[in-house]
Amino acid sequence: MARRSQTETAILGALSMQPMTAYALREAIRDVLGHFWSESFGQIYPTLGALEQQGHVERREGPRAGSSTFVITESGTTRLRELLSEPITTVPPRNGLLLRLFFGRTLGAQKCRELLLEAKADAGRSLAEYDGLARTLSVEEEGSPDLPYTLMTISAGRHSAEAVIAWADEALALLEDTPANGESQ
Amino acid sequence: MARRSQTETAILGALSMQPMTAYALREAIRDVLGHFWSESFGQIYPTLGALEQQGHVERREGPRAGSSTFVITESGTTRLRELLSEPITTVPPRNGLLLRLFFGRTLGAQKCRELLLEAKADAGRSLAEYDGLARTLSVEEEGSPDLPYTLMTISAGRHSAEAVIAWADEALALLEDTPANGESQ
DNA sequence: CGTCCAAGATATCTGTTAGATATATCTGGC
DNA sequence: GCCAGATATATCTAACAGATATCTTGGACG
Repeated sequence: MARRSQTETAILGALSMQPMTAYALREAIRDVLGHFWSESFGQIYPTLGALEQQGHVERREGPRAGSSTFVITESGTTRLRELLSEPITTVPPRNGLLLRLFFGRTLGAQKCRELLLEAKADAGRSLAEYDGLARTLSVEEEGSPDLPYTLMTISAGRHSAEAVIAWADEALALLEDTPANGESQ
Repeated sequence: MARRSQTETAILGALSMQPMTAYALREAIRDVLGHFWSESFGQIYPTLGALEQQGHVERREGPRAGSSTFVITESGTTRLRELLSEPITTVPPRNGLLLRLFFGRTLGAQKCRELLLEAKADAGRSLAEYDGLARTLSVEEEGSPDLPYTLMTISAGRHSAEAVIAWADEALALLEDTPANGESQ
C-alpha cells in the first residue's frame, strides 16, 4: 500500500496535467519532478494497469501502433485528491557519501577531501540549475495558479544545495584541523 | 553489484568497529548510522551469508543458543577499503512532501500550510537532536581519530535540518501571497 | 522448583521496486 | 526504398523493506 500508493499519486498527478503514454509519463516524471521524485518503467506499467482496472484512468489509442495514451477520469481526479491527503511515506535513508565519510579513518583523509569537493561541485551545479529554472518559470508561467507550488519545490532544491555547500566547507575545514592521519594505504 | 555492495559496505564497516550478532548489527546501524543509512533484516542475513562465503567475515559462537557473532577478517578489512573507494550509488529521490506540494493546487493551500508547518517542526526536533549528539560525542570521544568523521556526518544532518526550516518559512510566506485559492474541497 | 509469560533475539518470507534488458517502431541519411 | 540509430514499449530479475514466524531467556508467581 504505502509505497505503491505514492506511485499512484505521482502518475495520477502527472496525468492530471495532460494525457500521456507510459513512456511520456516516465519522461515527464523525470524531467519535471526529477529533483524530488522518480519512477521506473517497472512501476509505471503495472500501476497504470491497476489504475485502469479501478477506472481511474482510461486507455486510448496511442501515437503509434500498439501504444496507448492514458487519460485521467473523474474518479481518478477524486482519487488523486485522496492520495495527496494521505500521510507521507518516507523512504529509508541511504546516503552513500555520509556512509563513506563515517568510515573516513579507514578510507583516508585525502579521499574524503575529494569526495567533499565533488559533492560541493555537484551542489553548485544544481544550484545554478535551480536558479535558471526558477527564473525561466517565473516569466513563462507568470500568473499560473500552479506557479507558487512549482517555485516552492524548486526552492527546496536550492536550499538543500546551499546546505550541502555550507556543510562541505565546514567539513573540509574540520579535516584540515586533523591532518594527523598518515593513513595506512 | 551496485546496490548490494553498499549493504556490504555498511555491514563490514559496522563489524570493523566491533564483532556483533546480526541483531546487534541492525541495532548499531539504526542507532549509529540511522541519520543517513538503514538496513533491514531481509538484507543483513543474506549479505552476512555472502560475506562469510567470501571469507570476509567469520561466524563465531553467539551469546545464546543458535546465534552467531560475526567477526571481520583480514580480507574483510581490505574489502571494506575497496568498497569505500567505489563510486557512490545514489538512491532515486522520493520526497513525498514535495510531491504533495507540487500538486498543491489540487491538494489545497490550507493542507499545504499544515504540511509545511509539520515539516518545519520535524526539522526543529532533528536539529535539537543533532546538537545534543554533537555535544555529547565531542566530550565522550574527545581525541578519538574517528571523532572528526562522526561530527562531519552529524553536521550534515544539522545543515540539512536548518535548510528545511529556512525553506519552510520561505514557502509559507509564498503561500500567504497567494491566498486566492478558495479551492474546491 | 517448576511452569508460564513477556520481552528479547533470530531468521525467513512476501510483495514492492529499480534498473537492465528484450522487443518493436519510427526517422533520416544515403 | 533500405539500413542504422534513435525512440518507444513492455517484461524480467534480483535487491530490498517490512512483516511475520519461531525460538530463547529471564523472571513472576504459584
